[in-house]
Amino acid sequence: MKRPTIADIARRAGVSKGAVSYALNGQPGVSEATRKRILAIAQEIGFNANSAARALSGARARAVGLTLCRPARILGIEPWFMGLISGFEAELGAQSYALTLQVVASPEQEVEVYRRWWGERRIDGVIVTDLRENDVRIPVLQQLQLPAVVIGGSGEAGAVTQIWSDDGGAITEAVRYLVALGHFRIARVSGVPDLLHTQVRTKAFNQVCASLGLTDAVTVPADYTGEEGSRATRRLLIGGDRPTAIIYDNDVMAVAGLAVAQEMGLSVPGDLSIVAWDDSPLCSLVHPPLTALSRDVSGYGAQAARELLNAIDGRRVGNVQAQTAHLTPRGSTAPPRP
Amino acid sequence: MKRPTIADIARRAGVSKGAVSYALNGQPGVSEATRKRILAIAQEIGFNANSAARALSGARARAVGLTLCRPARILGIEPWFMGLISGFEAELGAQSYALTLQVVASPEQEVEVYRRWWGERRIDGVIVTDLRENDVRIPVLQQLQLPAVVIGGSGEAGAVTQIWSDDGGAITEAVRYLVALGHFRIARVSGVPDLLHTQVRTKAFNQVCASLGLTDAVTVPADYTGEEGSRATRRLLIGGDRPTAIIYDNDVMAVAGLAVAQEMGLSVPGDLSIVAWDDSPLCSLVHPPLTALSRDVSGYGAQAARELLNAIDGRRVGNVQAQTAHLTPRGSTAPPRP
DNA sequence: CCCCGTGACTTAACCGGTCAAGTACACTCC
DNA sequence: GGAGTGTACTTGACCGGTTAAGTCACGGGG
Repeated sequence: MKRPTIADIARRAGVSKGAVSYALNGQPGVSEATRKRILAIAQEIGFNANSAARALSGARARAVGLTLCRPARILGIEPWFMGLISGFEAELGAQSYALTLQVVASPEQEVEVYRRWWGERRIDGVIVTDLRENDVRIPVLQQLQLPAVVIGGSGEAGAVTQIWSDDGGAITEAVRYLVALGHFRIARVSGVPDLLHTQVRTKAFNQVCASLGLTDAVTVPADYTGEEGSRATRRLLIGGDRPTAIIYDNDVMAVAGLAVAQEMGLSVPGDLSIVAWDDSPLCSLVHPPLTALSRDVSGYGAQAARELLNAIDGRRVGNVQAQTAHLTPRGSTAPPRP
Repeated sequence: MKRPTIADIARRAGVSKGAVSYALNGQPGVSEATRKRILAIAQEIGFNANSAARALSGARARAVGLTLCRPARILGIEPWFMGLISGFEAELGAQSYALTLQVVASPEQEVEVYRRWWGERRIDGVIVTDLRENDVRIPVLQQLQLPAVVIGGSGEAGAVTQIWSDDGGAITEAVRYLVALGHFRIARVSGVPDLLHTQVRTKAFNQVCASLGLTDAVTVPADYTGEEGSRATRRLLIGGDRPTAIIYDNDVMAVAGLAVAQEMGLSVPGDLSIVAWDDSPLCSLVHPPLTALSRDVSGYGAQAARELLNAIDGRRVGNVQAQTAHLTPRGSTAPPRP
């Protein structure tokens, strides 16, 4: 089926291509009557502007890019990204921007993809997640002057727009809550230590534990996968002075930890309290349902997309703080057994 | 930063734009020496062909589209889609095709998105999931002559390329296995009944149960969410003659079912055996780990992407059967207690 | 009556590739 | 020596939009 172009509309309306372009874009230069006639014809023949032609003549590509840098096996089960993506979509769809996705294996590959996308004029901007210390992607974004918004990390991305939430505050709340319940041997299973938000959380965790006099607070690094979550949990629980509460950096590891505890015959929350991060439906799915640090992930995504569209339109906003995760107590936390 | 074009390369190499185009695309018409020189310059200045210009002059957009038609809250936790997506990517990335994503609310919206994408020449083809009976999308795909591959559903999509797996065979295997263990009150919690693969499974389930003389085999429809999975499970377990085994249409509902059983004080697998569909890491994460109908979801996705690229290149292949899901026994199934 | 301003268009260049058709030159062969 | 055949390019049209610049008719003011 031959797809209609503005030339087709022009012919049928008996005007020039230019007039059609003005009419469709709401620009002055055509009378109201002609505009209506042209719009009616466009509607009738199901016209959609060729995005390539539009992009070619200097306009936007009307697409933004997202790279995901986690192994496929983690992506599938990690609710975080899908939550983010559906948030992006809510915002982008409304402005009829498309979202282009690419799964990569390393930050270096991400840089390659950014360069390629930008060179191909395929996208107008990118959303950057999983910020690291001295992230290789930031200088490239600046060099390319590629509009971007960085999720997580406040101030670490130089001049690039950033959106972040106060993870330190959230973890502090979680620790205080556990201490209030009577716990004093609290451990933590963290995500990938290279990631900036992991470091923020670790620092805050150490700080609040120190300030509350919890001397044996320990963080075991893991990688967000269930397997590593199980391994870390096992390591913590077979020790002599085993913790009475564990905080996990995501819900997948928390669920895995719960399974390990059950497998070892420990009761949750009787023998072990569990706090998860990122309250996906997964947390309420298991038994007992997990106490979690909740936040509106898809709202976070929507906000990020909004900021990116701002950045693309040249309205720069330096640094946006999103809602802080708040504690949602459920059945997996209780005072420790005496 | 000004992005380099073939004109820039042409100037530096002292040849015409046309020669550069031939050189970059591996076409005859330039000498080997010139080609090398041009490629070196392209490499040096970091050239990437403008995809809009390329698409405009009749070539491919080098992008394929995927619409996801499930509520955001399900998408996040449903490992199936992310598995598929990472499979697509593995294949598309290798051919440097981009994947464009759109989350929609209804099949009608999906149709709209297809029309828009096609009109905008934004994509070369689409991947269609969640086939329904008399699916409204199929005639539109044919009308637009939009290359497509339909996942799930063999024969129901007319002339469109399809890829499917033998879900009936898989569920038959699961029922036979449970019967061999000694179960005869087997229930099933299904996915959305409108979806074609749900119907295939239901039919096969009823058939094998009838042939094995299981008279009270019942299917409770749900919608793939944890909440519905819990509700359906509760409904099944509070009845008088409660089943000793339940088969779930996805792993999220199976995990929810496990939690309900534990909450009701039933032991799994002692009092209740559980079989999940789509063996994501989630199944091995919980305690006990779930027996599942496994398949290589991301391999399935890769195969679908391959078929789509074939269809785009005009190499039509009618109907491809993917690997049948096979039973992976784990801790959630055992003979029923006498 | 003429000039000027304005609204409603048309014209044509341009974006950055692709590709059919044309050209220039070397080389072979009768 | 001239026709014929390649090879290695160049030229220029074209894809489908956008947009600056140009045209033309009409109306009002001096």
